[in-house]
Amino acid sequence: MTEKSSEKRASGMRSAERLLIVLRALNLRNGATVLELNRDTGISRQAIYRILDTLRNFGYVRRQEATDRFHLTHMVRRLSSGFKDEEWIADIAVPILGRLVQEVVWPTELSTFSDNAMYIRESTRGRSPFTIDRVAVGQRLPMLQSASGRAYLSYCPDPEREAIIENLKSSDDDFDKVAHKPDYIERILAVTRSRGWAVGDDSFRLHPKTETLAVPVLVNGYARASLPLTYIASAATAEQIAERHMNQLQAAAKEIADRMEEMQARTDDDDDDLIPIRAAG
Amino acid sequence: MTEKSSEKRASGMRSAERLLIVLRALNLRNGATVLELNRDTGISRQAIYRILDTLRNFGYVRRQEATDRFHLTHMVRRLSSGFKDEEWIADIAVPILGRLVQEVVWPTELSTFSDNAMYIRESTRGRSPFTIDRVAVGQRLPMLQSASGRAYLSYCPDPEREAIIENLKSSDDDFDKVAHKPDYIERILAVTRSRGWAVGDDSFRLHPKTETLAVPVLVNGYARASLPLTYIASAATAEQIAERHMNQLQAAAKEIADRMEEMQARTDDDDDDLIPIRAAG
DNA sequence: TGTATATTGTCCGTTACCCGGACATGCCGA
DNA sequence: TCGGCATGTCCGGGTAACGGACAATATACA
Repeated sequence: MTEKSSEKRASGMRSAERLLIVLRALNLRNGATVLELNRDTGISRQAIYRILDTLRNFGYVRRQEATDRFHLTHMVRRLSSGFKDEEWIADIAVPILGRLVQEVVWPTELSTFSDNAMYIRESTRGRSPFTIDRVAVGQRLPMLQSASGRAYLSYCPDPEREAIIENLKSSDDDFDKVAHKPDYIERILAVTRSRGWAVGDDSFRLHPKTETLAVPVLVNGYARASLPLTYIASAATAEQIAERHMNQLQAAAKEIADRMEEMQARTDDDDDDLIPIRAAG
Repeated sequence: MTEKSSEKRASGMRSAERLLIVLRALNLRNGATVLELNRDTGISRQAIYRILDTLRNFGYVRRQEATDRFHLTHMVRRLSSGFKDEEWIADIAVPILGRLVQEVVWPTELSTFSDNAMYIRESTRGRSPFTIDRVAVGQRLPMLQSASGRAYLSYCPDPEREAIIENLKSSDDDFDKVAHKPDYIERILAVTRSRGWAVGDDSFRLHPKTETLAVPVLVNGYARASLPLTYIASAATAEQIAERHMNQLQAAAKEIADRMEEMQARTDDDDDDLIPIRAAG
């Protein structure tokens, strides 16, 4: 009995864990008494006192004077304000990309638009055996040459695309100069839309031996991100890659999009997963 | 010397406190390594590992595979999602009401609109020597009879007022029946606006011996809450109360409004107050 | 008035948990 | 090859967190 047999002793700090449990419980029932928290979480009353004291010292919780109930304060926002919406989609994409790389051997990524370019937010390079170069997260990709940018532009809302093109016209980046050629842009959009996926231009390559194709992640019908796949050019043509893996790519994009729509739908009050509300028995 | 002289040894759980510090640091610099967090917070590397493990077990933090950096996940929202916007203003009002009750002996409150009525969110009854009845937080106040409701209606945006009146017409509450009398409403609005503050109607009294007057809290020019003052009717007339304390009431309302505008302005990234980022030396 | 129940709050001895020094490993540039 | 830097893990000692126990207050009911 030195260790619980089936209970894997997950590493973690006991008191800190219980603080998180209480904080979560307070979010589910804002305005609570010590006894209510005790019942909700299974944590002893004395411990609840200690925990609430700690939270109060940090200003995350206050005691409403008139009712003697404990409430969250606006300061709790600071515990999550660093999580930005644009990271949300990458966050959701992680497990889906993880499964995708097992089906499609080639490395895939998730890129989002920001600051007049696409940025790689997540990557499965490193889990793919066919990766030449390494860490690409944070990499900036031009809108009109990269597969990611083309997929995004082809399926984002019209006003957004027009605004982006307009911005690119005053960009210093050489890649963005083609924003002044409406014919060029129109052709890219037409080709991409007719195929349903985009290819990268030869003028932009992160690595000379690789090529990339990308599908958009359509949330509520419009692109919110791109899902690029990079392959070694000598191994196959874009058409061959598409024939073999496009279904899987599209399915992954759809799954990401579904999760996004789902997350947006609920106000985040209810829950279902990981986090325990009651302390372990 | 048994205690740090100026440093008041606030009660609190050490490890839990440090978890909060790390969580806050992660919000200020989303995507961090262990060493960076060590430098940001002054907490030992080994402790950072333990803390991140704990946060990971709860799903609040993930390790980005490609870069090996630690990131917040969308789950962190659950640590603050229980804090609703309408509580924000009450939250901010607490210290201001606290000072107000020291100047104005009469109890004051803060009420916000919700569900076709005003609700008392904060109260200084209990800190005022002149309070007859007790806990009023959570009390529902009718829109057209209470001073709070009248102050709010007189200064909220026109479309909102029209929508509220429309809703009241189909209300079951007897108090709301007067919503069908536009003359009555117009008179209330006119009188309130000309004075700058509202009085409660005799037909609605939480306590028979008291009367109430209220000023609106104008955020960006429109009412977002009301600040009612309740006094014992036999002690003074509304005009006398107003003459003595209206400046203070208005000042408090303005201070609350200023804080609100200020909070809305900044995206909440920067900070200035209570929460330590570095652990105590 | 007295008894019983429910809730809030605090004390304090014991122990399990957190702490950080120390060590091991891997990577990089000189 | 070596030194510098970053990451990751181990483990014994000190202490801070744990929860049983007790006290105080409020309300209900006989």
